Amino acid sequence: MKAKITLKDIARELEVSISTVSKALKNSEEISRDTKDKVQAFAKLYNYKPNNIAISLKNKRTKNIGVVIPDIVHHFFTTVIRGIEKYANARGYNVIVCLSEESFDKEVINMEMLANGSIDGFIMSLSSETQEKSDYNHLKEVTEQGIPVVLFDRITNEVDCDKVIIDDELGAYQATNKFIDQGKKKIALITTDDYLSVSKARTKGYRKALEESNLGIDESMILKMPSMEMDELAIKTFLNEKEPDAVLCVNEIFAVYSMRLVQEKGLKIPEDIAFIGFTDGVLSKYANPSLTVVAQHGEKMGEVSAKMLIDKVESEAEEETYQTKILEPTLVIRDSIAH
Amino acid sequence: MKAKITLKDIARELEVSISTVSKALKNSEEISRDTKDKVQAFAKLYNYKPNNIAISLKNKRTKNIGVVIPDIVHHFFTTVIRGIEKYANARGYNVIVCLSEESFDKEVINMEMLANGSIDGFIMSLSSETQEKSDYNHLKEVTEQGIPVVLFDRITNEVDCDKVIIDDELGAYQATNKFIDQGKKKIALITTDDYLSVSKARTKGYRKALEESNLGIDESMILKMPSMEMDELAIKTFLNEKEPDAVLCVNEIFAVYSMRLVQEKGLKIPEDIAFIGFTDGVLSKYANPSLTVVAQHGEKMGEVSAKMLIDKVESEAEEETYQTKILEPTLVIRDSIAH
DNA sequence: AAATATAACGAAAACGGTTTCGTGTTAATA
DNA sequence: TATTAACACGAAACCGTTTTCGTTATATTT
Repeated sequence: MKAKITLKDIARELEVSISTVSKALKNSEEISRDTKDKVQAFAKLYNYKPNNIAISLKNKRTKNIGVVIPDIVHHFFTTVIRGIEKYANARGYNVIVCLSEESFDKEVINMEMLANGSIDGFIMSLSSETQEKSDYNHLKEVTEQGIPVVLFDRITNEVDCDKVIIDDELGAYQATNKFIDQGKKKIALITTDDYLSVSKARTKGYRKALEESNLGIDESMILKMPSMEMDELAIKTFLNEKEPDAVLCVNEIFAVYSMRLVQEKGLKIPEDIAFIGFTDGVLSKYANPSLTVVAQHGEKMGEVSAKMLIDKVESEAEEETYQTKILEPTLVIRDSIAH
Repeated sequence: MKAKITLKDIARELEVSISTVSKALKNSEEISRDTKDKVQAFAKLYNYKPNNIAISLKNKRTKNIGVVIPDIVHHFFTTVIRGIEKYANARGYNVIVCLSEESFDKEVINMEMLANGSIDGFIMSLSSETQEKSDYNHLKEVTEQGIPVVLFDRITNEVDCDKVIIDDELGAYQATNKFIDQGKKKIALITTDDYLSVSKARTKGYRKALEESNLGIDESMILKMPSMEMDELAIKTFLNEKEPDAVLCVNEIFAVYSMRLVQEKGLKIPEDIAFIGFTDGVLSKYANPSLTVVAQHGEKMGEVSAKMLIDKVESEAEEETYQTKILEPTLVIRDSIAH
């Protein structure tokens, strides 16, 4: 086991000072050609690489970014991470991933762990518990300390920071209009509770489309799941009783599960009943029939978030100006609707 | 913006030395009750938290673990990360995630980035390119430097380190036997190229089961995808020509896609043709019919890997003894086979 | 020859902690 | 009263860098 070599080691071996070694490796003009050659050759031979931690301490820059998300076993978040990771890596940053598991406390603990020097900034999506409690003090504290934060997808307006979202309202609006255009009359919505910022926006878009049409809104055509989990019985009862001819679901799982239920009843998709979901994951692609979805472009979202964060981290100026980027969703047409 | 407070700040304000503050905060016996109270109260008031980087530099311990995986948009890897993250977090460690994207070069670069002090150890799964090239020098260099490595799932025997795998051979063996027990005669295998350690093991288990039965092996019943990507046409042709009555697939996607193909032909699952896949992801659960799979217990694998790594990191002893943990797969029975 | 410029390098501080060792003061002991 | 022990604290080294500011030769200028 050969331990890592340090500047001090090189200095000792070559009988020069540590400062000389440091400068020589940086090709400083101060150092003679001879010495530089000697030092650089030695460093290469022993595969010298500066210690990241020491550099971090010196520069007060870690080149790490902290990503705090509710869950990782969700296609959408996964794609966002991938976008973040790719972009960040290209700019020399590493990504530390922390999971809040939809828990407020874990979110707080994770942020505190990372906020003490481990990272240069945060990219995060709020846990449902945090959104439910509307307690954002942990975020405010961090921003007050001058640590940049980018919020994506599940955001709040109570914190001053950069934000990236997709236009969920528009996505739902377009999806609902698609149904309307295709002559659907009984358009249902299966969603989660409103405290989730995204569900709220999607519900709004759904309502808007219906209000603008001559169909009007039937409140009983909206099914709200109390938790993030799927209540299979609730969906079954709902579909049986309301007999919609089109269903908009706020995620893939609700949609795919619902499709199976109605197929078991002998209904034809999309003739008898059409479906549109949110999130363009594997499920939508490989479902039978394949599911039309409002694609959220998670990877793009990750890239944009990472760019915003790193730009802020690296900007000298202490601008207190924040922006919110709104990405356009796109409807990915598949076989669960007519086309 | 209130900047973080340091020991030095506290020392200045309270007119004591930095050492005294440090000791007081650690409740050292050396320091008087009075001083400790004073310091601790002040620290709490100003929300003092020690700087992680400084501590890392001093201790030569970062409390970070590096996870290098081929891809994150794969259910299996995602669950592994979750297992790692949960376990590591509980022991006070953070997880830095790097994606090799199945590229040898990226794997090398990522490891080099992290190996210079950023992490205490690696947990990784090899990229397909690395397995194809059989070049493991980057791993050997790291282990020679005394940085612990745990390899999971996609491993190699050429590197001395701890390893965690599931018994892929056993999983395939059991799945194939399940088909045999149910009277299936023409059992096909859809897999990827053999350089992937897991595909190889699964193929072996498949062969073993068939050899032990009186069915024997028909090489033409094995379809090997050249890349990781799915060649839809190849599958279609294969299924049409060989007309198997049971298909074992090395992942979910191959299986779900195949199921759709045969359903379009009017075949009944599982009566006419049965399916078993690998990886217990969303796809299997929500496919129609739901897919029987060999569950790989990714989360468990992550936990075990993290435990092995952290135990090694924290053990003083420089034991050069490595173990390979083999996790048992389980067959999750769903509607794609008779039951 | 004296003054000055330049080249090449080293000492030391700094980043923010931890820890060892020393030291001055007071109290207990001989 | 002199010696010792206990107590409470500070100085300084250390982790591995970077960087400023000397400092010493040597070379150039007047």
